[in-house]
Amino acid sequence: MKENEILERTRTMVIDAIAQNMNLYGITPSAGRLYGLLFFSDKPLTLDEMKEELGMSKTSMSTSVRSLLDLNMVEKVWVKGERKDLYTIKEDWYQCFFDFFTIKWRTAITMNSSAMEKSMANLKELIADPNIPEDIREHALMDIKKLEERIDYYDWQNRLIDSFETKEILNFIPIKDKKE
Amino acid sequence: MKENEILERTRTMVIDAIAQNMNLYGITPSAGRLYGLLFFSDKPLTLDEMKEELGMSKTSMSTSVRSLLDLNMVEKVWVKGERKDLYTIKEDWYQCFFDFFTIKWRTAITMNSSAMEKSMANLKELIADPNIPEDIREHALMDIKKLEERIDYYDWQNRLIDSFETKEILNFIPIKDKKE
DNA sequence: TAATACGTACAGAATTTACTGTACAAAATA
DNA sequence: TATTTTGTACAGTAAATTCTGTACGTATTA
Repeated sequence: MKENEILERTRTMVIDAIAQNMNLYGITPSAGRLYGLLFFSDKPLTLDEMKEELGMSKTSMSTSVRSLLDLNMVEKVWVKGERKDLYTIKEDWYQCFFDFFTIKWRTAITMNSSAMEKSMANLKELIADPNIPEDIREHALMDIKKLEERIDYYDWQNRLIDSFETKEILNFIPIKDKKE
Repeated sequence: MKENEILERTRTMVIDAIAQNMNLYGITPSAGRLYGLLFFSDKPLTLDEMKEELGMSKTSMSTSVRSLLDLNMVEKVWVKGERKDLYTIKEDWYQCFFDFFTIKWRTAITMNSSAMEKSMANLKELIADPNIPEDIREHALMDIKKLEERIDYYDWQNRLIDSFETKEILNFIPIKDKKE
């Protein structure tokens, strides 16, 4: 049937585009495709349905779904009388975007920051010693300066992510009203 | 010498942390390390110096530098009397962060958006035909709705990135004053 | 103009990442 | 309790990415 063909074709096109996009989020291509599939699905899917639909192994579906769950992009839903696990896409794109930064970026920034704090403590301890060679002191002071700047920058990023987490960013960049 | 050891050790620690962090930007681990190296270097480096410092091939250095250049994280500098190309890190972290979204995210979003616009046009053309089956029409209308929502979301992301590009975001999340 | 130096394209090697199939633990059914 | 079903751990395989060395075009020096 001609019309179904068109529907199918347009979906595939969009799914490809979404999958492409997902690498921004550090997501594997097949998890990206899965996400696209869930985007269009009007009902939650089981691992077996995904496997069927994408022609991949069930194990792959399991790991892909897990990676999407980790990013809060997908959720498990419970349906009465259904024994299998069911998964559906999280419809709130904005929340999803915010969660991404709260989960991935925040973690990375925190780790980075604390490594730098620790290093800075070492350096400060070093220069506390009054009889270290002058060149060493200078070197240490320069590194401390660099680390301080970088830590300030991470602090800024953290404040930005705070505004995502609290959704205060929406006061600054509002979601446009739906035309009813 | 003991003190130099400490300086070196703290640097290595920070470089590792930075390299780790860089995968948020979709950057290869060795390009991440290179970035860390440049972070501490007090002078611009040549490809040969990088190669020396990281113990890698010159070709790798060339491609890593290029990927960092593409993201505006590094710049080529000209030094009088120096025949080789010299590269240095871009010191303005904020600009660098903004550029990342302007370059990578904007591109991805635009591609995604236009794929969706195109698909939507197809679907609208489909439902314009008065004698298509009812189930097909419903299906198409549902897809159109989903695409519209998603396009609105991309519009929001674009406005956010606009505020990065124009730095207006700094009115909302300000950079804290330096303590002098 | 000839000779040397520099950076990168390209192809192949090495490493990493992604995928599959089997096996098994946990849970549901009979 | 025995049987079946479901999801995932794990190990091996396939695929993709990253890295290296050679070769070569371009630019600089002699």
